[in-house]
Amino acid sequence: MTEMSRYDFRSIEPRWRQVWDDLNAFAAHEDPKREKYYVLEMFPYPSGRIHMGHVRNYALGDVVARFKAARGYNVLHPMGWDAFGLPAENAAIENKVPPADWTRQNIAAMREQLKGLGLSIDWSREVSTCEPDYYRHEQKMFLDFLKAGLAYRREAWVNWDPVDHTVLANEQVIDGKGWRTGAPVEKRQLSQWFLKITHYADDLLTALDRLERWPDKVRLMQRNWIGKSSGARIRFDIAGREEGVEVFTTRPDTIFGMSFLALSPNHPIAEELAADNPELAAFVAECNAMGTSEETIERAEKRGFAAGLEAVHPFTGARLPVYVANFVLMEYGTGAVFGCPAHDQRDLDFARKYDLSVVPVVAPEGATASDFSVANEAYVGPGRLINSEFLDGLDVETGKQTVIERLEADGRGQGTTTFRLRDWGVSRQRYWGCPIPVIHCDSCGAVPVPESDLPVELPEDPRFDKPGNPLDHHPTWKHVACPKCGEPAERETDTFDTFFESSWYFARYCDPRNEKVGFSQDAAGYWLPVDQYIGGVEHAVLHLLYSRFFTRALRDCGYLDIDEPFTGLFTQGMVCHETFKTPDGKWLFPSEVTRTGEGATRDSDGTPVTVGRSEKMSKSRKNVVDPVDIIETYGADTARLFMLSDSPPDRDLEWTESGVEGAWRYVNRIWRAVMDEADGPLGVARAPRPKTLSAPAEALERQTHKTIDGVTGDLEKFHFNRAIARIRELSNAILDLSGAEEDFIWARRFGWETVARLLNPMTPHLTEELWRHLGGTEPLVGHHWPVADPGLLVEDKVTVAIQVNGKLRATIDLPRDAEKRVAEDAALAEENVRRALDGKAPRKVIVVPNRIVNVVI
RNA sequence: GCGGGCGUGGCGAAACUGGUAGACGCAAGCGACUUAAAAUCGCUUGGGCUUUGUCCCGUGCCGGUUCGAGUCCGGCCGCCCGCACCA
Repeated sequence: MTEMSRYDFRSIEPRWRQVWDDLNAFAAHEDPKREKYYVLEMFPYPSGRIHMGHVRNYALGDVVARFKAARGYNVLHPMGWDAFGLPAENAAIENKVPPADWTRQNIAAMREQLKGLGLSIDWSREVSTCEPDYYRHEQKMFLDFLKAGLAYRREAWVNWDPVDHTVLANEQVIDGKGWRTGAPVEKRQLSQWFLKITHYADDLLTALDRLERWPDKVRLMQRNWIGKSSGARIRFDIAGREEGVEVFTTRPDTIFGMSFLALSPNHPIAEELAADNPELAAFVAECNAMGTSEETIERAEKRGFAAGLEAVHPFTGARLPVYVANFVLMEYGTGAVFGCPAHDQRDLDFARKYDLSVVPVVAPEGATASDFSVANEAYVGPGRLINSEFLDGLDVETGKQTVIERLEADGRGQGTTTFRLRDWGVSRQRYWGCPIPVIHCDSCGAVPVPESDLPVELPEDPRFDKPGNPLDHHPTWKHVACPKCGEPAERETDTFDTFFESSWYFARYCDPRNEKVGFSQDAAGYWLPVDQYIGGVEHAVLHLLYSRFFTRALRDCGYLDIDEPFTGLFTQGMVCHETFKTPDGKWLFPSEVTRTGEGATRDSDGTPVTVGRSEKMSKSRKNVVDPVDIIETYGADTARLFMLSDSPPDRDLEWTESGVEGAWRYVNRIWRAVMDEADGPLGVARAPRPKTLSAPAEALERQTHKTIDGVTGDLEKFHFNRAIARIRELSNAILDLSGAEEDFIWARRFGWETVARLLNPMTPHLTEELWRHLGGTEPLVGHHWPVADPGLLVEDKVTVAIQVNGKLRATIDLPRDAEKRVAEDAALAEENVRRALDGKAPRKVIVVPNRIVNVVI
């Protein structure tokens, strides 16, 4: 093939991007007369290079954006940068580049790479969260949250890396050690800022039911995360002490099975006792040193320390031992539990270890108080209460109610609801984040920075040569006068969690250049909420929950009048690739390896390579393919087409070289088909449809209309792979209709025009060029979506399957909507049916119009 | 442990509310073109058969409902994901 006959993406793709730019084709404008559609993909962290996950994410979003625009919506499709975060500080330490410079360079590089994909993005709305013109507004929001009582400061436990002098997130603690330093992580109490997400816990939970266009999976994950559970708070007296202990339980009905009371090592009473009991203090310290990683928790056995106190049972008056136990969390409930070993596995393990009594108080169906006992497996199922005085004979639910009523009457407790969800700690001891706009004064306390002094900007000359927070040891930055009393004071040196920026960026896009406020009511009122949000499931809980919370908080502070930020959510699958290893276990990049049928060899020396299973592309396994290389080899449209072709977007996608080549072949096949005729019959000015079409031409016309109908439905439902399969089917049909007859030419032309328009959201450059060669005078980007003629969607003949006892025996063509009799007679006349009947009458004949006739013998 | 999802050719997958299983593509094979290769085009491709028949078997396994089950129900097996000492 000559170069001329290939789709020359190197010149065609940039040319069309220029045309779209010149037309300002993707600039969004508020227009109350038009229906808006806000498409948003999760914005990227500017690492410096795009990866395949980005390509998939933005290709998916671009299909939606271009499709909706073609259908006449006023589309907003913006892009920006989630630009704060730890990697910039790491780069600063390693390469001595200031985080701001590193980040801005990365943004510039990634912007160019993204632009190379030909996305229909309104770049005039680009935002970067690390710039003061962005974060000044969130500082203002924080001050408003403070005023509204939605932000507060308290002491909280954190993972502390003693070498780096920094707080670590849970995922940065590996095996109880800091991920970077390897030093054992300590639990420490630090004063930190919190946002009161728990204020909305119930609303965040119940509103999930209304998010109908969210995946059930994500809603369920959020539901579990919020973790509402109802039960009771019970106050226990402690013998010989003024102060009692309050306990939370979901099983108040099991109160008569209680054999001990357990306190968290961080419970105030435990700490008080530890103060003059060195052994207990050592035990508490040990629990705190244990770290918070999941693995350590899982391995830790249940251990307790007898506190030397006795709790008084609220109904029997029995004295029960009090332990400090390592499995009781201070952060949940009240930090204290009553132990009922027979009906809770942890309590049972604990009771067996410390030889405490195990009294069953719930007997399953069919068992009685005398014959039911618990060995080493706690019974947590339903049943009747036993050994429980006034509860005996009740079922579990009634028992709970009865106990709660009695507790309330006695003033010893009450029914209550507890959430697993905790307030959002937003303080981070880092430089590269948004400064928290607060000043600490010895006499006035924590004083908000006056609004007129916003933004509080980061110093531009941080030093990373010492461990700890550069803001804290910056020579001048933190030293300011107290806004209240004017005495010397210090700035808050913590910065916000980077989830803070991503919790409202979707609103900033509505009005990105507004200097006075984060966004105007008008702009937000028009564009919000986001109609379709697209991103990875890894953000199913945190980012999405924080954004839902932020939207409510902003609403209550008068910024917005919506409750939910995202009405539609789509979570895409990951991009995977085979993994390659040398015999001695070193990972290899796919680009270093050649596949040879069964196995693979290393390019450098021809040695064999072990081919591993396909896994999510990751740098550590080196199973990555650089999108930039793919775009340079095949062009953006081929990369996009492959991304969308084979796998449904919500499933994982296996990246294969041969798959990309398949997409490339298809691009060239339709390119050649159109170009071969573009100078001749297809390129002439649009010829009208001939009055009558021969059967093959009419069949193609019908198929074209059916394809329009099918693809439109598929794109609405995110079935992009099926949409492409349909378009390929149509392409194959057009290629099969060769011939110079006038009606054939018309049908082909109509077919290719339709292919160009339907495929435009997936491969925008190619289809623009095809459209132009087919005589289109206006770019496709401004065109309307094709509409199928309903009259041509139904065939007048249908193929009906003929079954005998449910097995296919023949297919026959019948007129559409033929009478049941006609279908039945035709079926019975079939040779295979007659043979099966062998002269006998059928027992039954089932006719499903236009589908099947089943003859039952 | 708790919760959720998924099992269809050699591979990625289609199959609307129960109605012709395997569309579309990848890989493979054969053929055409070519000095040759690449590219392109055409054909074949779930398994089985001493019966090439619109024959038998076939959607993880076993059973059920139905005229009819990939699809619905019950029970297993396997894989994946989320949460996890949450009282």
